[in-house]
Amino acid sequence: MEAAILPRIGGLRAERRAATRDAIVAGTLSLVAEGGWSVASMHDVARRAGVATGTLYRHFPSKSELLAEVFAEAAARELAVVADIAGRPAPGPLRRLRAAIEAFAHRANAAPTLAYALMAEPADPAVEAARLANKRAYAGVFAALLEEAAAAGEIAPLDTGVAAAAIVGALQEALLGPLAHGRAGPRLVAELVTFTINAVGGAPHGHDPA
Amino acid sequence: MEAAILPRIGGLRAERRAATRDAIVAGTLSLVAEGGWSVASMHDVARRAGVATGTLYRHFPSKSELLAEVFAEAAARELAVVADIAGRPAPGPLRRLRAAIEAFAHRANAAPTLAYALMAEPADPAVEAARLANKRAYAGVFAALLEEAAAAGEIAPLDTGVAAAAIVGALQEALLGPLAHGRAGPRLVAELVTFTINAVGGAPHGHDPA
DNA sequence: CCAAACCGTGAACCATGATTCACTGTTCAC
DNA sequence: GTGAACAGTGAATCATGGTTCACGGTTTGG
Repeated sequence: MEAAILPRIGGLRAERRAATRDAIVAGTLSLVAEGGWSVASMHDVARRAGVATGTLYRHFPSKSELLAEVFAEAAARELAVVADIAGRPAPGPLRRLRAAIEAFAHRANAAPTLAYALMAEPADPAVEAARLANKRAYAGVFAALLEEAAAAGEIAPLDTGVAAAAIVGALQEALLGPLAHGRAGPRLVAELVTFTINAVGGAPHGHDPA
Repeated sequence: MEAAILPRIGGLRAERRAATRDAIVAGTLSLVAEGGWSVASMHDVARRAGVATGTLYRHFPSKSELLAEVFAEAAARELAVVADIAGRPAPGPLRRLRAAIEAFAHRANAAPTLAYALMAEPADPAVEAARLANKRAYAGVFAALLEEAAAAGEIAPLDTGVAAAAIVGALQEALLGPLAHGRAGPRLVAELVTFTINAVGGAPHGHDPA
């Protein structure tokens, strides 16, 4: 749809090639979002993308690389949402931390299977590596917020690297259980926010300067 | 060694059978402790245990069940250490929480590969299920401590289930990174203790009643 | 002492699923 | 217009590693 409107870059062939590649990535992602990595056999991926299995290998050297790219794309999208909220100029670092946590939980809630696939489902080593990088990126976002908060005197100084990693782990672990069955309700999210803010030494209910 | 000293239960045959089974479990565990689940092929497991591959199937119906049992045994051992410390009558719930965290970190430090295998390495679904149960067990231990602490007035009331799960996740995530390369030093552990105690609303440095 | 039951063996077997490749139709460069 | 280059095909191929099984040797119960 969009490819047809955009001006052609590099001729018909390149355009179609790119479209096929996109279809493969999109198809794989939709499959993973429905059933996780375990259902993503090359055969089924090809069927979902509407191409033959051989075509997959015209665009990706191996299954590992295909899955890694799919992961990277999906994970980056999720991260961008949280990072955007965290980076937005707002009342204060801790407020943004709270908002970031809420956004993270909200997104996981909206797509539980995908969230599980991105966060914890056993996967190909290449995906695992990308997952590690993704976690580090989240930790980086949180660490930046904590530095800011410390600089602003909202919290006492602390090892932001450790705290950020711990926050990432806490969020994941606390969310995965509830997500497996029902949903993560607002109460759970509130509890997590309090847990996190407390953990870094912030005022439990956030001093309202207003 | 021990089997030879213990009084025979059920005749020579049963004794040898049990010994073989133990050798299989122990061999698998040693292999996993060295290289994680990924190196535990049935062929190599058999070699390590000093038996033929077919023998494995005289004692376990499938690889899944063997690995699940090995996981359960190792994980239970680790849990027992932490649970013991947590349950030991001591100065106060938060003190025991601190001790439990330190013990957890210490053990992970002593056997990083095994810790990774138990906590996070992608594994067979059966192992994954056992891992989930193990995490819940840890969470149970922490939750009990938190209830006690709340009852004793050391912390404000909170959803102990959520907090306990978050603690488990925080510990794992914060430890896994450092463990991958060097070690988790005492500074990291101290940081984690502070993080956790803060998170549940305890006094940062623990009021010393003594 | 004997036969039944059973443990251990390890090479052969199989299932799964990733990867290849000879072939067809289309696009590009000249 | 024409040949080279290339996207797409999908059935066949291959690799990996879990699982089976026919075959001795040993223990057991009578």
